[in-house]
Amino acid sequence: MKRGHRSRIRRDLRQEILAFIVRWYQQERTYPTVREIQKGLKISSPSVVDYHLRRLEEEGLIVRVGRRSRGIRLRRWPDGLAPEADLIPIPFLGSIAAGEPIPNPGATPLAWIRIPRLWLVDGNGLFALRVQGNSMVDALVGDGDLIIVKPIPQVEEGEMAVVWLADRHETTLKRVYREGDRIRLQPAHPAMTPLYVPAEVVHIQGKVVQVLRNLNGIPLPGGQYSPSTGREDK
Amino acid sequence: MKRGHRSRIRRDLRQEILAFIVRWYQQERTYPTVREIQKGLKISSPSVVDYHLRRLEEEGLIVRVGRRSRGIRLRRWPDGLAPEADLIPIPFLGSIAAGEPIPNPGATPLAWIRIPRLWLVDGNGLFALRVQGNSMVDALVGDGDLIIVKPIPQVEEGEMAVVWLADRHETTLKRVYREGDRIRLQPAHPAMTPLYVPAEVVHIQGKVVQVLRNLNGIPLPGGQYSPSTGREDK
DNA sequence: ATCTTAGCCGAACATTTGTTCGATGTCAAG
DNA sequence: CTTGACATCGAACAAATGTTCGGCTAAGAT
Repeated sequence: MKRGHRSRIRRDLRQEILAFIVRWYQQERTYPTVREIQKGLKISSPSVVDYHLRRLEEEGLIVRVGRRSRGIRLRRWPDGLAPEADLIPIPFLGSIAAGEPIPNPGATPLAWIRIPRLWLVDGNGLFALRVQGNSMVDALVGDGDLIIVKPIPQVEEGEMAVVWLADRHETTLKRVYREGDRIRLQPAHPAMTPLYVPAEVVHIQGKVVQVLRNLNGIPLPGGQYSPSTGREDK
Repeated sequence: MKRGHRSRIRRDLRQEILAFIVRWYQQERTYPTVREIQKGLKISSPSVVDYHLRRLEEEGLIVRVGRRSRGIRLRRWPDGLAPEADLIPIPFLGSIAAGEPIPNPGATPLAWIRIPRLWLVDGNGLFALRVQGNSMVDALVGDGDLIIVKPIPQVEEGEMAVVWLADRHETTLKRVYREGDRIRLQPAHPAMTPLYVPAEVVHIQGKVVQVLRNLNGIPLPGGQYSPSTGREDK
């Protein structure tokens, strides 16, 4: 490029540099160096890139990380492309079906499902369960749905909760109502009757905070590799 | 650490290095240098780190990228933590409600929602819509749900589709049945009657492939920054 | 007791990467 | 026509980063 070319394309080179950084990051999952940008955009000298990076920094579009290698950080990313805080691994503990206990949230998960962080108000301690059965269809939760459960000891009246019944040794998904010293576990299904149990056998394990359904089949949990087993991530 | 310390902790240092790289990447969204690993694990010399990295490479657990800075790549990542191919940006085009057209999928989206790539069989051309109304509750799709739509020109008999009615200038979400030269658009709601329309006014815009519901409120679409508008990512 | 090997270490070197500098050219403003 | 600002450029330098080297120690094998 000719020296000192002053026209509106000068601003385009800065846009090209920003776009290059985004493309590089999407492909390599790391930041480029000044010389990688230079070569990628066919610029003769790294000092040209450095010049424009300093202008971009003055414009508040990037941040430089001292003299560190690959130390260029974008302050703004195009939608859906930012590297930060993207997915939270939630342990998938299995299916919830009447008569079967689910493991404690601290148990070794069967798999992990990765939820975008932006979808979660509070990502701590969540776990995932597959719903078996149709007892909650009137709450728009169906057989095969994946539910994300927030472990809490109590729910609001009428909230949908994962409940452990100590006397029956079973877990169930129901709406919870207190009636005197009994608990009414209410299905959301026209043909099913509620279950009345003494309050002391009811252990709330958590409430449903999210429902995920893939109409083409069961949503794939994340890859199943864990460091202790050494199996490969897919 | 004492020189030549030979015991089972030698293998643990390699595991520590791998774990450090994962932690560093989760936090910084870039790979660490040899000296950053050295300092982070309180090792006296970068050559110790280099020694173990060479062992890890021989074991097939990492790959080195020539003599490049930050050139250590893990071949396996713990579940849910791999940097690659995580989120697909899907354009959020607005709400689907009777009487209101939705924009063409190519239109400028109102926002973007980021879906884990693993959840999508085919990520091409998908778009997201917010459901308004309860006409499809018996298909377990309710008011406020976010649906992911795959643009296709035809659906199977009885599939749930986003349909544009040219004569009424409205979009609707219904199950689609062919009856002679008419189309029956069937709500999934006990109190609603189907709509019969001439086949030629029916334009299938896509079918629902995923339903996402956040019981705490409306799922947040991804950040709203786009390069052309310059607004800040949140 | 001796030898071998793994692991650690500090120092130094090689290469990569970030940055500076002086020179040059172009264009708009005065 | 002159001046100043902007952009480019090659060369060189400074700092960061990857890698090598020789040495030391401890533990296992012989």
